[in-house]
Amino acid sequence: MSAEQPEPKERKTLDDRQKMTELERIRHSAAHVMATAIVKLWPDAQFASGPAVEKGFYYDVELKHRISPEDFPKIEEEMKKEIKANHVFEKITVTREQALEDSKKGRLGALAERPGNPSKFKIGNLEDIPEGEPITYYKSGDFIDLCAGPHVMRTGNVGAFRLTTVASAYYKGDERNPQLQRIYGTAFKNKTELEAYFTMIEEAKRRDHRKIGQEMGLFVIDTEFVGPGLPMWLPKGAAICEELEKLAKETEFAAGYVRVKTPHIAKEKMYKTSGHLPYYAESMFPPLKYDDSDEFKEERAKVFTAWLNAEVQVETLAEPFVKDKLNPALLPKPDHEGKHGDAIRAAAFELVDKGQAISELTTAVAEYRRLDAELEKLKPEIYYLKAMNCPHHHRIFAAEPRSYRDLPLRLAEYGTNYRYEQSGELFGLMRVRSLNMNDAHIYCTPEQFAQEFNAVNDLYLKYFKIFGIEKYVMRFSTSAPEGLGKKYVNEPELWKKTEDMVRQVLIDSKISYVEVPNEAAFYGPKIDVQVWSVIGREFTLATNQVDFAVPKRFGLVYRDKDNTDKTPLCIHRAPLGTHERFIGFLIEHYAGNFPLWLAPEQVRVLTLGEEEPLLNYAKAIVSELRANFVRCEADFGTDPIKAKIAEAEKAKVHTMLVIGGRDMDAGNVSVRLHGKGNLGAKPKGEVITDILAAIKERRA
RNA sequence: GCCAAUGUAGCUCAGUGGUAGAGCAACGGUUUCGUAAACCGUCGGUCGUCGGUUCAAUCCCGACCAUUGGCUCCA
Repeated sequence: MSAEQPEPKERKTLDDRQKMTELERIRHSAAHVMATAIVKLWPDAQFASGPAVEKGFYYDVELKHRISPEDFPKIEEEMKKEIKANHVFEKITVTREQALEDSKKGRLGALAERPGNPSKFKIGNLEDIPEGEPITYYKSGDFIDLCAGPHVMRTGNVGAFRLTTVASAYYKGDERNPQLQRIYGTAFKNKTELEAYFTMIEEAKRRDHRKIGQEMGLFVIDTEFVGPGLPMWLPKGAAICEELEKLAKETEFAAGYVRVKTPHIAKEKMYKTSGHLPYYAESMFPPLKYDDSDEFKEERAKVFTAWLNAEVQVETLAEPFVKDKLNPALLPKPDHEGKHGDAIRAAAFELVDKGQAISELTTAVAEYRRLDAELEKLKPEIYYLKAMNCPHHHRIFAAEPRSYRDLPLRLAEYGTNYRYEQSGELFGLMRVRSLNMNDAHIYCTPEQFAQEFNAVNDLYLKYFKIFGIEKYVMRFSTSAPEGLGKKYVNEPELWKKTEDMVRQVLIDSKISYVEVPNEAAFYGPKIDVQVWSVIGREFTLATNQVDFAVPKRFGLVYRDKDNTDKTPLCIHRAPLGTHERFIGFLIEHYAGNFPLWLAPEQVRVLTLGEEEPLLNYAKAIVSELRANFVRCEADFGTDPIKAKIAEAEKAKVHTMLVIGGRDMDAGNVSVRLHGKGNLGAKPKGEVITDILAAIKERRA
C-alpha cells in the first residue's frame, strides 16, 4: 500500500553478533572475500553492506559495470586466490574520526586509498553506529572493511562457496536511496555440504507447486488471453477446490454460519464508504466506467457548456447586488479568472432563497440549479471489481433491520476477489490477482466477541489437524501510533480497546503467538496464521481480523435490549485463506500425493485383458464407486499392466484397483496405493466400503 | 514497479547467420501381457511479440510481453 513507509530496521547489537554461528561467520567472511575479488576486478566498486543471510550471503555494491552471472567464474577465480592466500581476518579498533577520515579517502571496502572516490556508503553506515559502541575494521590481505565482525580466523576457513544470483536492492532498503547491485552467494564448511545444499534445492524444485500443478493438470495460467496472476482451475484442480469448499461448508454450517452470494463488482460509493479507496486503491483493479460512449460524452459536454454559461449568467447578474456584502477578509483565494465566483454565487443563492433577488436573477439561479442537478446525473457510473467481500456483506447486514437477538450473525461466502498485485509480486498460485476466498464476516456484540474470536481460532486448529500442518505461528498484528490517520483509521481509543481485547483472548486461550506492531489492517488488528511449506517458503495462509471501523462507516446498527441502536463489531476470517494459496501450499505439502479425500483422481480401475465378463466386472466396480461420488476412472485399454500402472503412478492416482481373471473369479480386487506398492487381493465389498469410509473421514 | 536471467512442438530439452531436431504425450496399427513403460508408423513448430541490421535472422541489436530469482532480516 502506498501509505506504507519503509520501517526502521532493527540493528543487531554486538551481543547478537557474538552469537553468530560458525556457518554465519563463514558466510559473512565469504562476503568480504567476494568484495575483495570484486574490487580487484573493478577498482571503482563502492560497497554498502554484506551480511550473512539465511541461505548464504550477499554484498551490495555500486558499480558502473553491470555484473551478470557471466562474471561469476571470474569473480570466483579471484575469490579462490584470496582463500588460498589464507589471509588472517585482523580486527582493528579505531576512533570515529579515524573511520570517517579513512572513508573520505576511500580506504574502506577497498584495497588501498582511492583519492576522489570516498567510501560513501560506509560513511552512511558509520552514522548508524551508536555513540559509545566501538568502531572496528576487519582487514584481510589489503582489503579493509568497516565491520563489527565476527569472522572466521583466516580466509582459508571459507571452505566451499558459490555465487548464485545478482539482484538489485536499495541502499539501506529505502527506495529514495541509490539502487545497488546485490550479489548473492552461499558458502559452507566444505564441498560436501555445499553440494548437499544444491541437491536439496533441486529436490525442492521437484515439489514446486507450479511444476506439480502442470504435471498433474491442476491449473493453468493463460497469460496471453486471460492475464497474469489469473489462474484457471482444470477439472483435476477444481476437484480439490470443491473438496475444500465442501469441508468449509460442513464445518461452517455446524458452527452456525449462514451462506450468502454477492456480485463481483460494486459502485464507487461502496469503496468510498468502506474506506478502501483511499487506503487500498493501489491494490484494486482500475475502475470500470459504466458508460464511456461518445454519445454519452457529447451529451455531457453539451450540458456542461450550458451549465458554465448559466454560472456566468448568475454571477454577472448577482455581482452588482452582492459585491458590498462580501467581506474581503473572509474571501477565499480568487479563482483563475481573478474572480470570487464561489462566494458570489453563494451570496446570490442566499438572496434568491430569501426572496430578495430580482426576477432575472431568480430565474438564472433556478436554471443553474437545474443544470447542476442534470450534470450530477450525467456522471458516468464507476464500478470496481471487489478486492474483498466485506463491503458486500455489510450491505447484506444493512438489508434488514437487525436486533441483538440476530447476533452473532455469521455470513459466509466463497467469494472471488480481484487484487492488482504488482507484476513483480506474482508467484504461481501463491500470489495471484484473482482470489477465491474462504470468507466470512461475523457481526457480534462486544460481549460475544471473545467467544466468537476463540471459535474462529479453534477452526484454524481443526483444519490444521486435518491437513497435518504442524509448523505455524499466529502473528498478532497491531497498529502504530504514527500510522493513525494515514495507514490506519484515526480512532486511537478504539484501536487500544480492540487490541487489548484480542490480546486478552489470545492469552486466555493459551495460543502461542507473536505480536507484530505496525502491521494491522487499516480497520483493525488482525491475526495472520503463518505456515511454512516443506520447501521452506513462508506464507500467510489464514487470517482473522477485527473490524471496529467499517461497520460504523456503513452506519450498520442493531437494536439492543435497551432499545438503542448500536454498531456491531465485525470479525473477518478466512481460515483456509484462498483456494489459490491454500492449494498451492497443499501441493507442496503433499508433494502432489494427496490423501484419498483430496486426490483429484481417487481411484483408477485397471484391467488385465479384454474379455467381456472381466470388463463387466470392472465396469460394475467403477459404477458403484461413481454412484457414491468417488472420482474413479477406468483404464480398460490394451497396454500391458506394467504400462498402465506406470501411467497411473505418474498421474499420482491415489488407489489403483488391478483386476484380472483371478480376482474376478474370487470376487476380489487387487489394491495398489500410489507410492506404496501392491497390497494384494482383497474382497471387492470390503475394499469399496473402506474407500468410502476413508473419504468420509477425510483420512490423512 | 525496480534489477538480473530466461522464453524453441502439449511437456522436458538439444541446436545453428543459409527455412529446426530428440524423448515423452497425442493419433493409427500390431501386441493380450499379473503390479513403474511391448513394438511399428503418423501428426505436430511464424523458434514469446513487434521492429532494426543483413542478400539472408530462431540465432546479432532494440523495444514490448511473460516467467523465474531478488528487492525484509543493517558496518
